[in-house]
Amino acid sequence: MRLVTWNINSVRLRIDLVMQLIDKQKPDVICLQETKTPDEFFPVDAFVGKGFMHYHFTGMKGYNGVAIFSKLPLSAPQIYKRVGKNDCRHISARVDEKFELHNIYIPAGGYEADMASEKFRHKLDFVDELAKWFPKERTAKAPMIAVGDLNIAPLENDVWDHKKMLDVVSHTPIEVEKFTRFYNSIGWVDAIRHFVPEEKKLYSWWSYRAADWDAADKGRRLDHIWVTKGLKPAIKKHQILRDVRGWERPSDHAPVILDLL
DNA sequence: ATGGTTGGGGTCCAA
Repeated sequence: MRLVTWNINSVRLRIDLVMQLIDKQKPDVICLQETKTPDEFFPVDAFVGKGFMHYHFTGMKGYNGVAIFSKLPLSAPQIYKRVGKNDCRHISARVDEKFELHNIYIPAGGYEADMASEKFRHKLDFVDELAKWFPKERTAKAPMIAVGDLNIAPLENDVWDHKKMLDVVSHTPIEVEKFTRFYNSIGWVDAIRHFVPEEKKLYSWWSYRAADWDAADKGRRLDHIWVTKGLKPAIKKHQILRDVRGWERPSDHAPVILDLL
């Protein structure tokens, strides 16, 4: 089974890129973030035309939005309100009655890593809520996979320059601390770092603002795939599709792929 | 130290 997560930064604008990705990578399940469209305008037919007969999404005007498209049956779809807001950042569904799949878009958190910033506090509160919400008892009951744009690069080599990034939102110590608490909440396994040693630089996002993103290579690993421990033996291969960042009118995020048995 | 880009919706906000 092949699972993809991708912050698409407008699914309507980039629907052709999604179709290209499907043709090239042949995923079974696709999770998108930042779809940026109300549900009535979501280009569902394009996905159905590629065999993704099962789907679950929630979107809103202009911002946010998360979607799951699957060739395998989905059940028990859920949409979660987070930190008191219905802002379309977290959904889940059971895939093929085998595991519970969570698609999460953590707030970016604004520019100022300062408790006086409402956006930064919202981000920290969001992560705190996730850490509390995934209770330990869930692990035994159901295998789970959590994917998405978590907007935090936790490790030193998840950013291009650890020291320079320490006060940049996405890599500040307070964010990493809360992120780690969420990660440890039910003993998640980082399915991407499982294949790539911590000593190695690894990114999934490159800013639009660089004159030459590829040459500058000032990336961050913001997009993650986590599995519960029981699924660890099932994970077989990962890919971060850096070349997709270089496609025509790209998203600033690269798709992240996990293959499982 | 600063500004650099993109998308959506609408004349600015979020990333």
